[in-house]
Amino acid sequence: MQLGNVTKRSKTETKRTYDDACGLAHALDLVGERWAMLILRELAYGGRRFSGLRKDLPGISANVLTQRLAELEERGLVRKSRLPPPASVQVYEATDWALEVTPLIGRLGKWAARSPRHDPTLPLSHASIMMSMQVMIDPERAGDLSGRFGFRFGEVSYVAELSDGEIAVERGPLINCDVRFSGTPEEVAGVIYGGAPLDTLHPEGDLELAGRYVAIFPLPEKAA
Amino acid sequence: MQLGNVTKRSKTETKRTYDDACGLAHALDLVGERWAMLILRELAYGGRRFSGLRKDLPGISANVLTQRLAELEERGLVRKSRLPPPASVQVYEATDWALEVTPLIGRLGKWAARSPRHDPTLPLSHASIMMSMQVMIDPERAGDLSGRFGFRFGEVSYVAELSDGEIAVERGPLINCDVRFSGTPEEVAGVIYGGAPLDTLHPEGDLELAGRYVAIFPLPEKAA
DNA sequence: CCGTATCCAATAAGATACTG
DNA sequence: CAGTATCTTATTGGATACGG
Repeated sequence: MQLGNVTKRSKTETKRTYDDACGLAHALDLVGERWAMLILRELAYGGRRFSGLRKDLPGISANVLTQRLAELEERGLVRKSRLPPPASVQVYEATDWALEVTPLIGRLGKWAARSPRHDPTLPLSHASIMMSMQVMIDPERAGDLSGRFGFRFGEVSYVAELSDGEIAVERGPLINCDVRFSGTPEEVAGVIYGGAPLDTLHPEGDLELAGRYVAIFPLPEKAA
Repeated sequence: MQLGNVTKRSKTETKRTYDDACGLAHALDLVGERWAMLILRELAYGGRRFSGLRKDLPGISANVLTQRLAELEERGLVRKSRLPPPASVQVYEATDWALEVTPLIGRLGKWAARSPRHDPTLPLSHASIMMSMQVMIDPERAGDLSGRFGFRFGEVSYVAELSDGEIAVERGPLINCDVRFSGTPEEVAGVIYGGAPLDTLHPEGDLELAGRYVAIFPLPEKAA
């Protein structure tokens, strides 16, 4: 039997690799397996628990999530860590190196959103919609608009800090925000991309600023 | 049986899709399957024949290549086309939309080349090394260096046009080149990344320019 | 030579039940 | 909650045979 590009790694684990020095091939060896990039997307703004990942990755099964996390950890992209007491729960977090690839996966997403087949009515995770804002913002429309915009999705909240036509995102409490929105990720998408009324997101704070913020995200024109 | 995210597309073909509105998930539905991005890499600089693709994708089998090309065509990323006579052969080429994703693919490769596991001694295709130059160039080192640099890999040749710290690549005859190199893709990598002697590539033309060109590609520093 | 189609073996992914 | 274990299904790869 010829092994070809099947590399034996241990008695029980084998792995298909591309025998190719091209960096892209290696990228796919690292994060090209099913679910891997979506896991990194979910880890882009901080550590997450197993169950949270499972909830926000529609359709992943526990064994596959376990396996992906173990592989990503072995490859130096994910690290297990324990939150300080009183939480003391274990979370998975992306390493610095893995965080460098998240802007690229965001741009992959922007590219694909132009597909005629893209269905924006499917469910959306909170990490997805935050990353979407970072990548879809039109710096021209944003102009010199700036501020701190809070988003509350149930238990989880994020702050998007806008300045110079760019958005920095962090997960965490809504402190010092000029505007606070709340709703589901899908509702946020409906307002910023679908023209749904601003009230959907129950804005609090500077409502005029809120209205200007939600208008800086153009819908991508479909490709072919 | 529950179908979950397995979508029936026809009697014989089923397809796993991510039920996720995130653009990234859709990107992976489009080009996330094994070999798909590598095929787009090979098509980045012009149409290729089936056998050429097969040769430059080490380990792909004919049936998988056939299937990927058919899927990519159906999704609007690849088109079959016939070269004008007297060649009259059929080639597969990337659509304009697909060509927009190739720079992202290149940057994914650049990111992954920083992996400690990356093995640069594996085989390399001519498209890979050309894309690698586009993405690995250091604009600082390049300064205001400019020129047309030809690369001959056996039957196939490319021109890399350098100006303003950027490289435009096209496949085709070596006309109007300031320098012409020839060798294998691996030899080119050895010279520009591994510090192998310039002579390896049998440079012709402006040899001083040749020496300056091969010095503008820094080796990526390893992450972790 | 340029692909396609078919068959088979090996992996990877998914569903579900179950344990600490 | 955080995973394992087990079983089933789907995809991939390799060989080979076939049609233009």
